[in-house]
Amino acid sequence: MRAPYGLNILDNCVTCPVRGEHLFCNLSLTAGQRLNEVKSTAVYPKSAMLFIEGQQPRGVFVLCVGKAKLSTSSREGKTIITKVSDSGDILGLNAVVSNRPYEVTAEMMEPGQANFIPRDSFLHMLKDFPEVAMRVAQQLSRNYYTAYEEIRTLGLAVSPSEKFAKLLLSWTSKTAQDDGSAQVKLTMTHEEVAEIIGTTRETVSRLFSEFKKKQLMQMKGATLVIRSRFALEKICQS
Amino acid sequence: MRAPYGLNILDNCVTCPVRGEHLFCNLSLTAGQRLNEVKSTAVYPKSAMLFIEGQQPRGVFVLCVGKAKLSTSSREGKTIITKVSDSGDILGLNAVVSNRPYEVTAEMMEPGQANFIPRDSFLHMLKDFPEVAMRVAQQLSRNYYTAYEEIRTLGLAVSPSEKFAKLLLSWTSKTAQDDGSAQVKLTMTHEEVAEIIGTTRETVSRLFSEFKKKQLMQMKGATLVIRSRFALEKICQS
DNA sequence: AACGCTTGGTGATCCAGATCACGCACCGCT
DNA sequence: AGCGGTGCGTGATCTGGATCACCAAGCGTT
Repeated sequence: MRAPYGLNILDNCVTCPVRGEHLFCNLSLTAGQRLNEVKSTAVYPKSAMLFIEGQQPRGVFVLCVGKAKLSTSSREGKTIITKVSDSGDILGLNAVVSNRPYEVTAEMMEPGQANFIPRDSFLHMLKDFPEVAMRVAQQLSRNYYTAYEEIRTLGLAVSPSEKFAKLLLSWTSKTAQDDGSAQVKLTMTHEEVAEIIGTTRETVSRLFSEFKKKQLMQMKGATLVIRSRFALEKICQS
Repeated sequence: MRAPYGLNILDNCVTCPVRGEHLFCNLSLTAGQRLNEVKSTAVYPKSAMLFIEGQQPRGVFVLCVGKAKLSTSSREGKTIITKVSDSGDILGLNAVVSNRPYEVTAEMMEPGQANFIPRDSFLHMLKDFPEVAMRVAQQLSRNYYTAYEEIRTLGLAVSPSEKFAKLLLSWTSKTAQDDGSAQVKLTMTHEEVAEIIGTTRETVSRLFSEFKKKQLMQMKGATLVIRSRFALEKICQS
């Protein structure tokens, strides 16, 4: 099964901007071949669920095109978004390696495409190719760092303003200019932003107003413009 | 260098209650020998710091005797305790594997003893022994799950009462009786409890009073007695 | 045009928990 | 005994953000 656009894991590696850093880039020839044998590619519409929190792990997904949000919910329906993944990210790795249920729900935020590697094939690869096991260990420890950063944010940064400022900074870290300005397309609703920083939609609305009034940011259509990242950094002192 | 009590990693494995589950238990003979060559053992007094948040990773520590608290602080001095480790736990693993600074501070809560494996030796072991790399990957993914649980608690469980109830349950999960009762020695100050559940000392004091009044728990000297875990579970609905 | 639906803005109210400010008990010390 | 240090209990006060309750704007559908 071959997806449109002619993309697959290896092709993607050649073209992707962070080439070489990804889990499956620059593998030995035999490992690469093996990978191509066991993977399958599929396209997903917006709002498609790659997997759902609590399900037994079927395998890992390598996101090729599109963004996906990872979220957890409590029984009462409160939801937090723990990460927004985009192309190149590996989803479901922890669940597969430790053979526990998926700890998050992965939902496409826009139409996209992902490679799937079934659990058993993946675990066999780990055994057969030490290089893969090593990469996986490193990827897991990166995931851990991300999770830890999240803990710091949730546990230490008290006010919604701080968390909001942090979020804006993380969004604009890639497009930042030397003078501290930056801009980024806003693709989320206020509701989703609220689920990321752990507050309510109303508060997010007010934060947008407040930050605009304080000249920390402005909107040009759907594009968010930051005047000075420095000012934002002063707000989040954790 | 040989520590008192005649304990080392391998000895410990033979006697420790969760034998076989630990990172370095039941390794092949050669891997075990290698481990014994590169490790060194040291004793630590109460309040000793094994390593401090932000330091470059020197190596991993395997806690043999005593408890250690892992914590992170913000610049303003707010501190959260993310985990209380006890014997058998591996500390500093993530930092060493990913070669990033230690993400937490590890401080002994009581006098104890730990084995140390220098960074380079450890990474060589990972390369030379696929079995070790596999174990490490699994350990990392367990760490990740723990971190994720923490995120859920911080992000979803709103009230201090909920978090406090969760904490009590986690403390007593090992000594729980069939009828739901349990007891555990309380070794922390209210201040430390506050740093775990992310609130203030005063609130923790009031929670203790409140839970006692509601017959959820009682103190017998330094021992905490739970009447019914079931009642606590009803409180934390996340 | 009229509708349903999602998303965003904003005022009014309320309350849990942070903060401040004590006093008290306990323990090791000289 | 007297003293300082640490940990605990509790009242009084204050406030940030959740909650509730609307309304308005945009947009696809019929």
